[in-house]
Amino acid sequence: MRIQRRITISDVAEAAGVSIATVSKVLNQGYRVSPSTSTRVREAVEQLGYTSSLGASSLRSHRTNVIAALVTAIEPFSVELLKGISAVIHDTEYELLIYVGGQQRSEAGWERAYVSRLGDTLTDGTILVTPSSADVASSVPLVAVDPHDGSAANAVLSDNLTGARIATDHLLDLGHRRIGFLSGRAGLESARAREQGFRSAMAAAGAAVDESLIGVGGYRAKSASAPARSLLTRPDRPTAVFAANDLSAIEFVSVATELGLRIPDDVSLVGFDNIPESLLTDPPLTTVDQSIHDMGAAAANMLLALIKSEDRPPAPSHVVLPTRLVIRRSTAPPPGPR
Amino acid sequence: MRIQRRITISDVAEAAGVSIATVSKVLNQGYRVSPSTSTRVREAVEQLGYTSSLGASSLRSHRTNVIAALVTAIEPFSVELLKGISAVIHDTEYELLIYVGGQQRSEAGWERAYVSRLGDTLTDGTILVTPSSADVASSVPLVAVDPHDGSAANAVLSDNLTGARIATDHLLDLGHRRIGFLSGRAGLESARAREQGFRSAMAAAGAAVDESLIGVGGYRAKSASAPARSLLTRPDRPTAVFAANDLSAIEFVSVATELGLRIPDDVSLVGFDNIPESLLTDPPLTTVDQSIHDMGAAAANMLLALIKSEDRPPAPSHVVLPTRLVIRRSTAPPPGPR
DNA sequence: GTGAAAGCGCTAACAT
DNA sequence: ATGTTAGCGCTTTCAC
Repeated sequence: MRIQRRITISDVAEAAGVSIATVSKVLNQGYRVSPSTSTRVREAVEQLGYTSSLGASSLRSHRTNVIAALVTAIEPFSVELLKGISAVIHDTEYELLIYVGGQQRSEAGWERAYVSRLGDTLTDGTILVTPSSADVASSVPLVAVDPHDGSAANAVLSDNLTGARIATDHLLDLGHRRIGFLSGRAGLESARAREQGFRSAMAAAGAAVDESLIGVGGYRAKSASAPARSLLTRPDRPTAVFAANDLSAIEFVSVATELGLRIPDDVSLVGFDNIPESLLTDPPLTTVDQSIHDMGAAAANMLLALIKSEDRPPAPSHVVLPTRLVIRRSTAPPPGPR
Repeated sequence: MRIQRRITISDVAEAAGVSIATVSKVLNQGYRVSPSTSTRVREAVEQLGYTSSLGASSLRSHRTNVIAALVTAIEPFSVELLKGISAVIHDTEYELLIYVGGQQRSEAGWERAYVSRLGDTLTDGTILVTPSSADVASSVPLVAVDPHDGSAANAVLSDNLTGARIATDHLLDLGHRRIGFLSGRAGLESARAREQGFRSAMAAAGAAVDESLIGVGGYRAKSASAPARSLLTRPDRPTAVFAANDLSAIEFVSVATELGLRIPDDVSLVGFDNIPESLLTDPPLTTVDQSIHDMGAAAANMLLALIKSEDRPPAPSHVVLPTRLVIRRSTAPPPGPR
């Protein structure tokens, strides 16, 4: 590494014996420049190792060929999503910039600040990953993935409703009727949809929902622990439980094991998300897969389309991706009468 | 999402009834501004939701509080590294920008272009992840992680040589003598070191290396597939294989499974890297941990130190992180005579 | 304490 | 076909 002054367009211009405007023309459009000049400029560029500054050029041109993804952290969900995004971006003229927002970043609304900081002058469009709100003003197109509320104009979601329904149906098909539910985090759109899916599947099957069998799992291991325990220790415990996400399902497994209960012999369990860890429990979890990779790809495609049609903003659109049941070994028919 | 004109410093100035210079002062240093003006400006900022444009401000100030990480792709190694980097960055005043270089990007030298594109005007320093060459001119400090050649002035490496040696020793200790090797990508420093470690451990144990048992795995699943198959289908297949990274080891597992071969009963396997996925194979992989997370943290700390001491550039430094063997279930003594 | 003005590196009219 | 000029949004002297 050598620290040195930045090579600017002026250096190139001087080396090639032309004006900076000519250099810019050669680099950007290329036309209206004589072949010989063009060659001379390109040689100078090559020799000096010049690349235009993204900050400076975008400031002026309002076109960057860069799209940004805003994430709060590098964790399994965002990583999988980024893979999907980058797979799409890779086949285009665009490049991907990932901005990792410091965790708490003035709590909610962090996305607004970052969109503003990067938008317009550095990127042509932005993908917000699980924003607390997608209701953000921006001078560039925005797409939200799995926003916490329903506010997003352009968003990619997964079909939580149907996913929850097929998970519940699976339990129902196995013969379960007394089914418990570990709900998600209150206030989140996905939590609402998953609970609704559970209830509607139960209703369609004519199975009554025992409200005392509904616990608030909160999507996290810690918050799911107590409700899991109370579900498992009651004398008339459910024969099956549907957990609103894998993290709480995994906690449910721990609690059951600790209590000496076997899954699925004593109680069946279905999770949601199909995170890699769901394979590692004993037994591996039956769960609902939401194809995070595809969500990323869909978001990238949507954003690209938005950018392309900049002038006439197309109608706000929601893409809802399908979910599917992954049957592993945590579900079985209900135990016979004890 | 609402598309709207960008809120600029002028909008704030107008709303607060001051000049843009005053707004800038309030936002940047704060001193030499009357409290009442300051309050008025802050209110306007708040109300309009203004955040300065990174592109514009850095162009002028040459200070951004942003550090960049340049990666070629979102894959397990870079993800783990990014986690380590972001853990360090998170506790500082800096923010993390990740630039994902389109794969082939004019092959080698992609890092030069990106450093130039972002450096100076957008970031205060850059971390290059597995660059093909770290011999890049830059106007900002640079740190390379696992550079492909030995060129880097400031670099973080892991002790590939020792790691490969202990992996091979483990196989040797179990009683294996006929050991195959799936090498890394030709030309990379790490690949060379790992192969050398393998060979030197074999030599030290007086075990002959059968050159026909050496395949080029290339560090990727796709490229490792054919050599893995040819190793496994030969009549005198090795009793153990050392794969130069986990990605190729995982592919080796797939191929073995497909061929109806059991690991470690039919053939033992050691990987390298200890990526999270190495836990998910059946059986979980014995592998060499190079603490990728720590490498990221070390790189971030090194870069921060470089930035701090900008004026008197400190001596180039190499940090070499230790490796250690993680024994899981893919290795066992060789099968008895068939 | 505040504003006017210069200029960071670059692109896009507009001249020539 | 090439150069001159204005200005993107911002920070930073430098006057007042």
